[in-house]
Amino acid sequence: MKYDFINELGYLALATRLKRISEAMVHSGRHMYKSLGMDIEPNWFLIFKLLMKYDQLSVTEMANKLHFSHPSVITMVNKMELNGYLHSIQDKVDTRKRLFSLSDRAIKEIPEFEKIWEAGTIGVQKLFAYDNHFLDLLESLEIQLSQSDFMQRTLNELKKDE
Amino acid sequence: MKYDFINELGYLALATRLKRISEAMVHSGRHMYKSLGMDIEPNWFLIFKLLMKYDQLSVTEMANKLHFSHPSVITMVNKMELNGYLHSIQDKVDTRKRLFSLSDRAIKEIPEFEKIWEAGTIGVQKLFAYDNHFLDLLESLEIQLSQSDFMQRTLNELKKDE
DNA sequence: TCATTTTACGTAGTTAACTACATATTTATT
DNA sequence: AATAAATATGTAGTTAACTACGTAAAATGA
Repeated sequence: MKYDFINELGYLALATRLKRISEAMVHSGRHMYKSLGMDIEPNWFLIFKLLMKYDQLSVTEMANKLHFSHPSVITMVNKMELNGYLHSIQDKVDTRKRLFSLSDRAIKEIPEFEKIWEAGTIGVQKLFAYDNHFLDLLESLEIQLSQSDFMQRTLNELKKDE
Repeated sequence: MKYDFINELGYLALATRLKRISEAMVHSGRHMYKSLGMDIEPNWFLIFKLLMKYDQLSVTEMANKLHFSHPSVITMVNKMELNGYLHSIQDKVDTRKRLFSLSDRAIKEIPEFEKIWEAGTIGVQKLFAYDNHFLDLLESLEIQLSQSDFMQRTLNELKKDE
C-alpha cells in the first residue's frame, strides 16, 4: 500500500481519497443495517438526531443545520416518512412550510438505533488511537475552504509563478 | 461553526463530512477548469498521471492502480478518448484488452495542466500548515478500514456491551 | 394596497462513484 | 481436445450528494 500510485500523487489526490473513505464507510454501514434486519439507511441518523434535539423542524431548517442542500433533505425525509419514521404537518402560520417530527415508531426504535450509533462512533474513534485531533483538523479544513475555496487557492498559487 | 450541530455528532458524522469536503473541492475544481477555458474534468488527472508514468495500460490495470472499479475507469477513459486526449488500441496478444495511451493533444496540453495541478497541490498543502502528517493519517485509515470495515468494527464494539 | 422581492418547497436533471450482470476471450484442468 | 474456470471489458441500474429552475406564499416597500 505504501508505494501505491495514489500515494505518489500526494495532496493532489486528497479529494479522491476522502471520497473513497467516506464511500467505503457508508457502503459498509448500509450492509450492516441490512445484516441486522434494520430497514434504515446510513444517512438517516442525521435527521433522527436533529429531531431528537429539536422536536419539530421544517425542511429548510434541517438543511441549514446539516449544511445540506434542501433537495437532499427532501429526499431523505420523504423516504423516512414513507417508512413510517417521520410525521409531517403543514405550518399553520406559514403554510409553505412542512414541519417534521419523529413518529411513534421512531421513538420506539431509536433506542435500538442508538446502540448501533454509539458502537459505530467508538469503532471509528479507535481508528485514530494515537491522533485525537482529527475532528478539529476536519473542522479547520471546512472553515478554510468555506473562506476561500479550492479554485481561489489554486489560482492564488498560480499567480505567484508569474 | 464551532457549536454547529454536525460537530456535536463527532465521529458518527465522519463519513458525511469527508464526503462533503471532497465534493466541495471537486465542485470548485470543475468550476476552475471551466473558468480557465479548459475542457477537462476534475478526476481526469488520475488517468493523465497514470499514463504519463506507465505509457500504455488496459482498463483493469488502471482500475487496480487507482483502486477504482473498472466501470468507473471505463466512464473516464471513454470521455477522455471522445475529447481527443486518449488513444486506444486492441491488444494483439489478448484481444479482450483495450490498451490506452496519451494522444498527441494530451502530450501537448499536459504541461499546461501540470501548472494547475502543481498550484492546486500547493494550495491544498497549505491548508495543513501546522499538521503535515495528514496524508499518513489518511493512509492509516485506508489500511485499517481495508483490514476490518466499518460494519465489522461496529459489530465488534456492540459485542462488548453484552 | 399593489407590486416586487424573498423565502420555502418541490421537481428534474447532473455527477461520479458503486454493484450486479452479460459476453467474449483466455487459461487451466481432466 | 473438450470442458470448466478465470479474466477483461462492457452495460444497466443504484446511490447520495448537487445545481437549476419553477411555483406558491409571505414579507417588504413605494
